[in-house]
Amino acid sequence: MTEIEKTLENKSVRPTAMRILIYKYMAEKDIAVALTDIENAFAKADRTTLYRTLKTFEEKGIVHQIDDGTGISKYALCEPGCNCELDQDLHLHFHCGNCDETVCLTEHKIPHINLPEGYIAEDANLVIKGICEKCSGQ
Amino acid sequence: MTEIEKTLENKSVRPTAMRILIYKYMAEKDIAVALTDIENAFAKADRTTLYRTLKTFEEKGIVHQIDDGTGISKYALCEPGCNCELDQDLHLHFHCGNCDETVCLTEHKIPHINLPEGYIAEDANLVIKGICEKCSGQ
DNA sequence: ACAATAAATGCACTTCCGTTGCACTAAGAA
DNA sequence: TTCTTAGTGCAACGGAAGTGCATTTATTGT
Repeated sequence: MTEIEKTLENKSVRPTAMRILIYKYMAEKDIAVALTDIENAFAKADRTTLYRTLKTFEEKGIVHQIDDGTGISKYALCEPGCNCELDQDLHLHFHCGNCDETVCLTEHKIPHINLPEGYIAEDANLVIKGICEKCSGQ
Repeated sequence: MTEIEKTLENKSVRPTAMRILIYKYMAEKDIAVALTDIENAFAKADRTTLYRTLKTFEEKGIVHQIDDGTGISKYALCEPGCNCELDQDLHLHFHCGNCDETVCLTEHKIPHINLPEGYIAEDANLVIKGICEKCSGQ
């Protein structure tokens, strides 16, 4: 039994062939992936399957969904200590306007914001847009 | 000539009847509005016209577009000193999960974030999700 | 091993929002 | 008035998310 299979089982997700492949695909990339990306990578599989796999992964805390402002939902694997389902790991995301890639900056947490009277914060999303490391180095 | 007409002309937007109505509608609301909201408010007008009006307003710095994470673009009038087109007025937005309304918190600016080496920030978007003033008071 | 049951996958279709092309109309300039 | 430009309306497209249902694959109990 591989590491990936163990990881999936730990999160009570049955490690089917498709799921292992998708997990592997995401693990190899260091950037957030969209459903379309996975679709292109696995042309043989049906979009619904990939869609529902991501949803399952999300529910079980294997990946977290990222809204980077492009209008396209992206997903990234949760880090070992990622508590995104508890809204306790509010790391920020960086979207590069050049290569259109989105990365998690897991080391950078969203600073605490003082809200006006009456407002109750439950979640936060911070996306920085600009030029990423790879593109600025060109 | 009304205040609104003056405002529009100052931003070099011809104050047509439709545009004045839309501006008035947005001014009366203290929350960000979606195209659909305007559509419902002006059932007689065509969606394209409303859409293009918002786009014109946005280009000319009359409104700014807001991505509140719902997947639906919203728009709010720019405040007198709002320099959103210059990315110098990075105020944050609050989205209420109860009433689904989004407000600009113009007094609250996005704090400066130190990015890793190589990353160049050009813009930022911070959305706090939770319960708004109106809904928490219930 | 077998049937019974549940989960996963694939196909077709729908909905929603944003967007564009083109024709028509109204408004400002010569 | 005529010319020109800007604004409006109609129709249609396209991408992405999401749903219902049939089929296949895997797991459980006997």
